[in-house]
Amino acid sequence: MELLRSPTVESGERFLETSLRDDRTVLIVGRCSVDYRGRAGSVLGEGERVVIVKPDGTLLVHQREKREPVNWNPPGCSARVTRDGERLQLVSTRSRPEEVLTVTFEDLMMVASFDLEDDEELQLVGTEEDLVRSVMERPDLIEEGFVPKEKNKSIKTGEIDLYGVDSEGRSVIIEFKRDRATSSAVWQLGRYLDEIGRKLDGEVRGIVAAPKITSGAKKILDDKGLEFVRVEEVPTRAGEGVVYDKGQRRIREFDGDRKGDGRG
Amino acid sequence: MELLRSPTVESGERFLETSLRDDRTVLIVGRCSVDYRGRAGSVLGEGERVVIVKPDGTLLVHQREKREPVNWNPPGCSARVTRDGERLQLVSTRSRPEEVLTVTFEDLMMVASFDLEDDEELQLVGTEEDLVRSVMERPDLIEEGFVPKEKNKSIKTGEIDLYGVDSEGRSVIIEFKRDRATSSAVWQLGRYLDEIGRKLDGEVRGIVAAPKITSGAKKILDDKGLEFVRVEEVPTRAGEGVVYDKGQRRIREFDGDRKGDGRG
DNA sequence: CAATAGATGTCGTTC
DNA sequence: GAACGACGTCTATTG
Repeated sequence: MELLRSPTVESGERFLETSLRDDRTVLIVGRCSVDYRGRAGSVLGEGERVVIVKPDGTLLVHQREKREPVNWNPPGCSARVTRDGERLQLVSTRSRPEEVLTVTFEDLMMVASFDLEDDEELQLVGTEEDLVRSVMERPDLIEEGFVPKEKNKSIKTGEIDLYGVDSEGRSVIIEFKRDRATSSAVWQLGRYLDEIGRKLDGEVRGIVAAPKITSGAKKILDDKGLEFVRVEEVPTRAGEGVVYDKGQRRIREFDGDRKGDGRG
Repeated sequence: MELLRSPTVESGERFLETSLRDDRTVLIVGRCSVDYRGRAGSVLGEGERVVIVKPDGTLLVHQREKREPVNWNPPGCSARVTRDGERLQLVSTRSRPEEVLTVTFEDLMMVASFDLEDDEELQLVGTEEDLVRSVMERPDLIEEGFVPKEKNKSIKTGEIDLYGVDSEGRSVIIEFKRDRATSSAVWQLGRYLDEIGRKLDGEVRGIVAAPKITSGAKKILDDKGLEFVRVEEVPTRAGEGVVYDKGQRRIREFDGDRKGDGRG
């Protein structure tokens, strides 16, 4: 870790040049204004903020509120340090699309840089994919006699979450939502039915499977003669969850009783 | 600014307790693991990361890559410091939905806290709203003789971006997209037409207005007998843009030639 | 609260 | 690179 408290413009500039050249993760806290021009454009007047520059080119400007950065540049960008008279500037650019983000510092409270060692990847459970998987393993969660046939079935215009057959041999198309299903889920389902319906003879059923559904979505669903099946939220608690890697091999049971997680 | 380099668990704990109590913005860099349980669930093994806690309750855990935090809790949450034996823990909770985020530190490289003064708000130009506004001012951007009638027209289930009348007296519903229009834009438009079409006698035209449209969206649009009108991207460059506040009063011309923005 | 839709969305995946 | 869809989306706005 390298760190300077309230550096001068000169020392701050040297510090940042070195840090950026060496692809370190940089934290800057200071009074700055921000200018952005690209897909959209913005200006932000002077104020004290936290700026992060990551070795992958990401640049984040955080105000004292909100989860979202007020300005940013995504991975793949390149940042450099310049001077604007007596002020230090951080300029981050990318092409395709052409975007320029400029942070002009009036004052630096702190600059710091780190070589972060981190080989771990997030293991997440409770996604829509998990929901589909749980239905594959227990098809009766949809209805008695339902037989899943194909997951992520590719069609012309999109992918069907789950395709299967019901107890009477009718084709069933299921659109899953991990949380409340909105009207866009119904539209998606309808689109898939349009396309499949033309290919297949006979009746094709369409089902939205989710823990809940919005009132508007339910209405459209009814109008179209489609169905809603409530499925439990994907378990994320002690002992109930399962973690998979991206290749969808099961990694391990999700350990819900991790030692000392501070709750209670 | 308060700052500790490589503090002990004890001093780190005291520091963070004080900082959180006083609603300061906190930066922590250290080796940690992360546990999340709520709408979904996740685990993240040990690694060195940057953690930010904001006075509004936001908590962010950033790895060395990506724009997105690997784990987070949104504004409105409350964070507290605890101890797990010899390890420092940050526990952030919220209710509705119930969510708990736990960061367990194996090692602290740096803790710092700041009282960030910032009264400025972002002034952004180039949004969909700007696009609608530009068409209101120059209706011929849609077509000769088009007369805008109502912006953000509320209907039962949603809002029409722009409602107007064409040179032959037909009603026109326009859905705008600030960049490439996708099939969901077409679906939105179709939904509005369904509802308006029932109320109004006579023909109703539906238009998607955007700088571009995806191939799939164009196909659906054609099938439905709807139209695409190319509108220029909202200007975000020198002298062309205009900035509005949330009340949509014009604040000032967007100053494209800000002094010394470091480019070139 | 629920519902709706935009976003400089970001991110992954497939073609 | 274009298209498509999920996201612990977040965020603002409206009833």
